Amino acid sequence: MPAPPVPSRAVAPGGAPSAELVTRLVETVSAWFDVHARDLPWRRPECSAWGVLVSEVMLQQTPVVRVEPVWREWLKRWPDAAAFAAAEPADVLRAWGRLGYPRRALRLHECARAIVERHGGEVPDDESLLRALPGVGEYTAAAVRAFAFGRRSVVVDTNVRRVLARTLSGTALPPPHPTAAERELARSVVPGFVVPGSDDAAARWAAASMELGAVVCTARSPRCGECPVAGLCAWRAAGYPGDEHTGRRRTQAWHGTDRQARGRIMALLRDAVGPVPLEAIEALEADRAQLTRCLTSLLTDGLATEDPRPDPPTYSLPSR
DNA sequence: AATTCGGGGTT
DNA sequence: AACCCAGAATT
Repeated sequence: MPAPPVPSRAVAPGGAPSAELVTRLVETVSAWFDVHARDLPWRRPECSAWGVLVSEVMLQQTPVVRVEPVWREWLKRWPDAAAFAAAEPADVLRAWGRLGYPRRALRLHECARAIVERHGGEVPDDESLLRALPGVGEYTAAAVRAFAFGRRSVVVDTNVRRVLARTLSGTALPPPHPTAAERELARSVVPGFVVPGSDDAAARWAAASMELGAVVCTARSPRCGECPVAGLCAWRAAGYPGDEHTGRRRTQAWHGTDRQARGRIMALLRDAVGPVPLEAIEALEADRAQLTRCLTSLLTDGLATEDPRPDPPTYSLPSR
């Protein structure tokens, strides 16, 4: 029996997709995931909830291939929240290395201490308790619930947003910033909310939809030839229309920015054996005002400490 | 709602 | 050189 024709726009703006379409999407992608899932260490059954949480924080804006080796060393060194909570901040920042956004490393450290203090060292499975932890936002809380505890939750990351935008909304890319409509659409496809399904099915869909977006339904050049749901994809049915939001996206500058300068300073402090004199930082050849500004902000963020006693003063990674 | 916050691989 | 990446916190 031939599949019914797919309308060019399967979901009206603000509307909900049919239960039949949702079921087909979820079941097909989930079945595909069972066969094609990457063997990532934080997906192993023996991986603890703490290991999952660490992976999610590291994966906030950092690609899987760069996270994996750091995650392995991290869990070997600090197997649980209590062990990590006892670490020196300087060691934490060195272990974080070049994953980027080092404030995440400090938040994860605060997070571990909060887990020890509030939850006896065990990662909570409650949404509001997770959200109350430093560095845990809407996405990460949902992801931990799904991946560490197998609980039903609405996991909406950049991959899921793109998969839903294409398959159900028929657009090349989701809006630049997540909208309430997207969250509602994401919720409506999770097994157990609108369409029936178990917690296990919901958690499996969360992992599967993310994986499809990461591996097949990619931002740049999607591999539609390998996509299990190409046959029901509204974007494909519409003839791959271009991105409506193109041009409005902010191109984030890098060269000469404070972010780059901060990164250079942090690299210097990480690699230093002892305290770094101000002169060594000034030798990074950015302009003086910028270095001063960045140094001040790093001190404010707790990413560096200053010893004003020597002249010139010296700077180091923070200690407790 | 808009900004800030790294860094590196891909196109 | 622009784009992208399992986002969160702050303003």
